[in-house]
Amino acid sequence: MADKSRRILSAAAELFDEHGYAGVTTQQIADRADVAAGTVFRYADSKAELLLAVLNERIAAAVDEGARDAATVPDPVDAVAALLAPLLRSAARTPHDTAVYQRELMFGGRGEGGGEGGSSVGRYRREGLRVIDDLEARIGEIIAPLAADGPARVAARSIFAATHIFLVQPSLGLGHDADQLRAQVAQIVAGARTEAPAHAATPPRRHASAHEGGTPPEGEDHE
Amino acid sequence: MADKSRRILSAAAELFDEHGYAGVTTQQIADRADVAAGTVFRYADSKAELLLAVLNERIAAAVDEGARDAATVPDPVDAVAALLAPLLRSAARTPHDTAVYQRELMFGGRGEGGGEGGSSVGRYRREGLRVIDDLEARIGEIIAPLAADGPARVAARSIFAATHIFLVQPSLGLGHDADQLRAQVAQIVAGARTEAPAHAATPPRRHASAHEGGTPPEGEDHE
DNA sequence: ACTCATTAATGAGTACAATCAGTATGTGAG
DNA sequence: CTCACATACTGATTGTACTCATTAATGAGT
Repeated sequence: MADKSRRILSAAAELFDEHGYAGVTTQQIADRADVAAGTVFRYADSKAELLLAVLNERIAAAVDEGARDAATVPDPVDAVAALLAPLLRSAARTPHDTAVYQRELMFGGRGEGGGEGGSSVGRYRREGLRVIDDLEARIGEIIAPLAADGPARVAARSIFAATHIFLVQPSLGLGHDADQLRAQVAQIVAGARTEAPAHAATPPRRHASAHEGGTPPEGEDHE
Repeated sequence: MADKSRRILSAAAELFDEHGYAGVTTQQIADRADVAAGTVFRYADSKAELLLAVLNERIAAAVDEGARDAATVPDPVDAVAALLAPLLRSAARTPHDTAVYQRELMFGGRGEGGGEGGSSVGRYRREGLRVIDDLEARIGEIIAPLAADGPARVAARSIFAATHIFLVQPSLGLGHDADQLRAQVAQIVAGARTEAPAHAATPPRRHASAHEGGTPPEGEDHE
């Protein structure tokens, strides 16, 4: 029954909003969804996957909204800021669970200890990774006019890294400092500008530390 | 007994090396250290704290070694690479536990869920945070000649963020791609260079998106 | 309608980090 | 030596995410 899935997911969403991820037991979720304890795990591989499922939707929506806003902003740094703004707003609403989301998204909760093998990425984690991949791609597109595709993609990755750390701050006891993130974005964009610019003014200055090898032909770093 | 602490810590170190963090139970650690199960938790607040304690030492040593190497390298990007090299080498040896280390360091495993209360940062987590703070500061120092202190520090933060994501890759199923990290470092350094340079050639170009302003309204973290 | 196979659901059971009431061990005073 | 107290240690117990053998539901073929 697809209805059962809906019940479980919205029970989880409600309870996480009410008490926070750590303050909710899977038993409570099962009770509110009116299913047995074990049934929850037929629809999600773990408690963490439930959080991923719930927040994936919100974050995907936030990214979409941000992308719409960003399209109207000419300055690239401002555009990236506009892209991220809804995401940061959503994160500010539930800082801690957002940090947990980032944790589970990037690390995967489950084992894979000493033994090798089954890097089983749960369904909702995969979905979440797609969302942030999408975010990164959009950042890359914004920067693209300033630099070749390669550098733009590299910069996008750095910007995502900075954003990730930003979102994680609450679990460090620190508050959010959006200005710092913006400064990082501005700097990284400026850096991308200096490399293989597409239309920019700065000429490609030969650099002692220029990485050797053929130009990274494709960032095709698929798994 | 300080000796008991040593026994517990080295039992943990051995077992983590043998079976990986997830493949070890606190009971096993207690057994090998020849103490009761509960005693382990008198010396570390959690299993995660044990990993932090064990890897803090290695990582601090790697950072020290890297700092020594970096001092002899003139080019700043190369210097940052040299600084990070031992750390990356150490991470390559135990990729997964390093990822777990990063997770526990940045997120803290422990609760702080729905309820409020003691954002209790364990002793070894605090220690680890000091280590990475130190790393970030060293990165900042390397960049310092190229930019004012502020921008250098901002860039250092971005570089750490990129490194953090890099170290986390294994838990995503992806392999390490050191070249990508280096490209990010080069770009971020280039970006720092464009901002308020101290001795560099590039003149301090006034930037449309320059942003200082007062302290931000501080996202009130509460859940 | 009746079988039978496949899939879904159940809830008691398991594993394991972490806790805590109880016990041992050490320390100083009389 | 004995008592009173403090501190270290213990291991049975607890809370909870997750599993699994069992039972129920579903539906295709006859």
